[in-house]
Amino acid sequence: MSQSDTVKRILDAAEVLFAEKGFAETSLRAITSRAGVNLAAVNYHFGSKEALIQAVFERYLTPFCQALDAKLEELEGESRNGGEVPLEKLLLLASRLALGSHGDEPRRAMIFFRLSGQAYSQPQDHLRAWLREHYGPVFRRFLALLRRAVPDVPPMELFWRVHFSLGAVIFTLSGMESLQAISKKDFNQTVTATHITQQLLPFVAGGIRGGG
Amino acid sequence: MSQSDTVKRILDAAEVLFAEKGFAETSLRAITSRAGVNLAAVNYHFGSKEALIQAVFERYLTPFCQALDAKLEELEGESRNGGEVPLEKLLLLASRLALGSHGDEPRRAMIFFRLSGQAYSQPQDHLRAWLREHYGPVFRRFLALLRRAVPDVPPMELFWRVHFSLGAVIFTLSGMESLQAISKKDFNQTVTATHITQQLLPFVAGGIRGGG
DNA sequence: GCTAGTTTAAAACGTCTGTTTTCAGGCGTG
DNA sequence: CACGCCTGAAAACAGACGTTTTAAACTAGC
Repeated sequence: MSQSDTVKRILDAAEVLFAEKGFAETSLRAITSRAGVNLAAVNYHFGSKEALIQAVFERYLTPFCQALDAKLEELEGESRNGGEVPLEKLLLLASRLALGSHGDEPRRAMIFFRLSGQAYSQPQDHLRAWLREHYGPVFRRFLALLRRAVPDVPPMELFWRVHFSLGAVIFTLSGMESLQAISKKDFNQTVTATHITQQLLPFVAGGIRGGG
Repeated sequence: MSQSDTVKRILDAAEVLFAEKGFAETSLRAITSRAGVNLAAVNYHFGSKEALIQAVFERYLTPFCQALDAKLEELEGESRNGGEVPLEKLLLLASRLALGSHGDEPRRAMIFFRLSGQAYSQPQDHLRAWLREHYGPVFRRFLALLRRAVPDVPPMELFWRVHFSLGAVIFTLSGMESLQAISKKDFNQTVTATHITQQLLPFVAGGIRGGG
């Protein structure tokens, strides 16, 4: 029982509340109250609030990155004895994994995108540095495949365009509730995460190829 | 003297500190201390911390939106008796105004982009609703011109792609310091705001046109 | 049954927060 | 001069916060 019930309930509650209100605005008391556990349990199991935040990210990101890493290895094998991996295939892979690597529950993916948005706009370096250190290799691996998919885009421009794409994804999906309201009002159309992802793919593909 | 010296100094300090550390993490004491004014001055002049945040946005956004509005009216006049406004021209206009509508000081623009990032990831509705209410018309005006620049993109897809672009811009520019460090390490190239904007334009143009 | 690890309950700690108040002076306008 | 507005200094307020502590239960494994 490496993962006791209390730990899991704390992580679940923290995940939702951090996404809803942000890190600083979410108190440990709110978390433990929602989780139905004792206030002291957080510091008992995690040591500090900061460590809890990292644990929330780790629980989500590790399975996703492992899945992505495995798929990328597959693709590298395919592309070694054959043609390059097309851009659309790479993007589709990432999006499918991001939305579906946790038991087909896009709502959790949505929560996590909000979390990522908060993490990135958070100017404290701890978290960002930690993320880069732990998940940088997978990112670079993905970038390498991408580079071969669009060889006419100079490496540095590609670097920036990938970050632009990340911005588009995280920003949009983390502000989705408000955008949903507008979309419903202006176009009378409800919007789901998978729907947005479908809209995102041509945008990102077009952006990475560049439209001068 | 509608704008006393104290008010200006508070706004200046708040702008920088909010961008650096976020809203919740910046105390009124830090602001007044940096501004060299009394703690009570904030509540005296603005009424509350929330009102101060809005004031910071207002001071920056109002001149920018006025300038944008004027330029858009120009363009509407041109396009009425003539062809459409090309997409690149619209994007270039917006970017130039965003960077230069405050006396050619891109550093302030950068600060403000960080601010916008914080505002958008902030889930409290007040600020977002307030921004939408005050600056929605200009945004819709810009969108209308955009629609005519890319008539083959369905309105709803265009709506989303504009938000994707916003995300790319705000996300990238609000996390620029960290990205600068990576870029310098990997490509040995220093990066300025104008430089990023140049990189952004083809990405956004390609994304909005869509690259299926 | 003893022991070690969990969990709860409750209270307290010190600190920081936004906000308010009080008192004092400064400044220009009528 | 007197009045109103701005500013400064200082203190206090009540509340929330992260964290720690103490004590008493529970729950397994040896």
